[in-house]
Amino acid sequence: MRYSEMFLPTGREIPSDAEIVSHRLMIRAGMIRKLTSGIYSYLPLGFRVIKKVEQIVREEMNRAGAQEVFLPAVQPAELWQESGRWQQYGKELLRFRDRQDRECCLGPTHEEVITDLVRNDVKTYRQLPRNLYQIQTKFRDEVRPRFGIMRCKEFSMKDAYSFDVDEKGAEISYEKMFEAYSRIFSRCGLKFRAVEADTGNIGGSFSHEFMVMADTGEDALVFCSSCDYAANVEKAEVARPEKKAVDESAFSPLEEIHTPDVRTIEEVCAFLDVTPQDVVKTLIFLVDDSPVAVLVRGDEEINEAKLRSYLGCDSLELATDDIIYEVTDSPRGFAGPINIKSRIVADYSFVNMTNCVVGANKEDYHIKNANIGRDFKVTEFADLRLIKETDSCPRCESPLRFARGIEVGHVFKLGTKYSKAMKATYLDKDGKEKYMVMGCYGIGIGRTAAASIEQNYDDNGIIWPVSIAPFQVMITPVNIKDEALLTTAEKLYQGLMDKGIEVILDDRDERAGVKFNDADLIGIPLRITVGPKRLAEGKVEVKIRKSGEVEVLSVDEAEKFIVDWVQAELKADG
RNA sequence: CGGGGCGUAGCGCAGCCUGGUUAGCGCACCUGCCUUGGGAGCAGGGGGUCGGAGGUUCAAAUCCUCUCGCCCCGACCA
Repeated sequence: MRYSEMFLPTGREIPSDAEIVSHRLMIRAGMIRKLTSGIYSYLPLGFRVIKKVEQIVREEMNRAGAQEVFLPAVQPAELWQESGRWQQYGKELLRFRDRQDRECCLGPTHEEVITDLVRNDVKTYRQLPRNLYQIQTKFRDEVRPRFGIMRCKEFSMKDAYSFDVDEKGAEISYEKMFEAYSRIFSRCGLKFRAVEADTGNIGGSFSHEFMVMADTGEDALVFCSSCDYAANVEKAEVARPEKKAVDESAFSPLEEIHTPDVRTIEEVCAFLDVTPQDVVKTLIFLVDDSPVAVLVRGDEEINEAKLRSYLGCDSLELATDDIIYEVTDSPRGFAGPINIKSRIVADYSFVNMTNCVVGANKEDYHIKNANIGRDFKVTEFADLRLIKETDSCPRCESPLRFARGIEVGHVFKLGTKYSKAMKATYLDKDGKEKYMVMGCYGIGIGRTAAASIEQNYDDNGIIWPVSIAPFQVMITPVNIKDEALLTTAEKLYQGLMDKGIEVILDDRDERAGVKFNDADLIGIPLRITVGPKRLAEGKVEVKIRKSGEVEVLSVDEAEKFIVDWVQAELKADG
C-alpha cells in the first residue's frame, strides 16, 4: 500500500482517557477508535492485525480437526430458558424484544445455540466426536468496560464446542484444544502460561485459562516455584491444615465484653489487645435469597469464586444491613457464630482456632474464648479463602510466586451440563440413549492483539511480531522529491510485493523524521530507508524494529534479505 | 449501583472561582515560500450549537436546577 492513499490517522498526543499501553498505542497508531463506552471501530491497520490473528486461529483449529461454522448473534430466550441461564446470566446478557414481542438476547457466548444445532442433527455415536467453532462478534453488557478493547462490550471471539460420547473422549478433545491454543499463542509471539481457573458463568467441571504475562493484566496468578502447578488466584487451592487434637481442658470460660463501636478486625484487635489470628471474621452472604454465615480467620480473606463454587449457587452477594439484623439481631460489625440464625460454613483456616474472639450477635459486644464444639457447632468446612504469598503450593508445598496476566483464552470441560439441560443425546452401540459430553473453548481475538502490544513495545511505539504485524515492511524514501530515491523505493516496493511481502511505501511528502516516527509507532517489523548517502553507493538500509540492527545492502540483496528474514521469523514463531 | 473527576475546533488543553469587546493556546488541517536521515522554519488562512435543556441576569462557557455522555476507584464479572 502507498501510505499517501491509506486511512491511517496516527497521532502524537497521548489520548487522555487511555490508561494502559496497548490502548494508548492502538489509538495513536490509528488502529481503533471508540464509538461509545466499551464499543470500538477497527480502522484498516487494526483490522489487518485482527485478520492475522484470526487466520492463525483458523489454521490451528482446522489442524486440530475442528470445523468452522457461523452462528447467529441474535438468539431466542427459549434456548436460554432451557439451559437455565436466562435467569442465571444476570445483566451482562443484553435482552430485548423484537416486533412480535418475542424475548431475545445478543449472544455473549453460544453453548445454547450450538447444543441446539447438534442435538437436532447428531443422533448416533457414529457421528461423534465433533468439534465446531466460529469467529464471531459477542456482546456482553459489561458493568465497567475499560482498557480499550481489553475489556469491552462488543468483541470478536473464537468459540469452539466439542461433543464426545464419553468423558474419555472429551478428555482427548480437551487436550487437542489445549495443544492448539498453545500453538496459536506461540505463533502470535506471546509469552503465556496456562493456569487452572474458575469456570464462572459458563460452568462445567474444570478449566484452564491461557494467560499472557503482563503487569497490566486484570487477573492475579499464582505459580509453584518447583512443580508445574499454576492457577488463577480466584481458583488457587489452599491445602487443608491438619486437624490438631482438641484439649478441652485448655478452653477458657466464655466472656462477653462491651466493645462500643468496635467493628472491624483491626478495631477489635486494638481494643482487646489480640492479633487477627485470634479473631473469627463472620461474613453474612445472601446466597440465592437465603443468608449464610461464612467463618474465616481474621487475617484471611474470603475468595468469593471458591465460595460460590462450594455453595453451587446462582447468586452470591454480601448481605445488606437489613439481612444482617435479621440474622444477628445487631448491626453490621458484631456477627458471630454463637446463636446465629443462619447456615454456617467455615474456611479451613478456622479448623484449629481455640479461645477465639467472635462477634456476640449483640450491638456493641464481642465474646472472648469462644470454642467450637463447646459454644457452637460447625458442620461444614471447606477451602474458601484467598491464597496469599505466605501459603505454599497445594500440590508439593514449595514456595509460591505471584504474577499478573491477561486472559486471552479459556478452555472448559463442560461435562453434560448443557447436554442434560437441553437433552442433547445420541444412541450408543447398544442402542442406549446417552448424553453427549461437551467442552468449550474461547479465544478473545482483539484481546490477543492488545496483549501482544502489552508485551512488545518501546518508547517509540508498537513492536509487532511478524506473524500478526499489519504489514511486514515499510519503505521510507527520505525525500520523495528526489527522483533517484523515489525510483529506487518504487522498485523495491514492486519487487517485494511480487515476492508476496506485505509492504507500505511511505510516499508522503514528509520529512524523514516524521516517517521514521510513524513507522516505529505502528510497529512495522522492518524498515527500508532509501536515502541519498547510501544510494550513492547503490545501497539501502534495512532496519529491524525489534533489535534496532541495521543492514546496509544493495537493492537486490535487500529484497533477498527481507524475504529470508520474514520467512525465518514466521517459522520461529510457528 | 456507590465514591471521585471531566465534557470548550480532529487531538491535547487554558479561560469558569470573581458573569461584561469578536472565546483563546499548542498540535493537526488548507495556501505559498523555504527545507528534507529522527515529529523544521516563516507568512497567510479555514474550522466552535463552549455536551444538552431550562432558569437567574441588561448580559452566561462562567452562576443555579435538571439531564446526557465519558474516564477513574470500588462493587460486580468469561
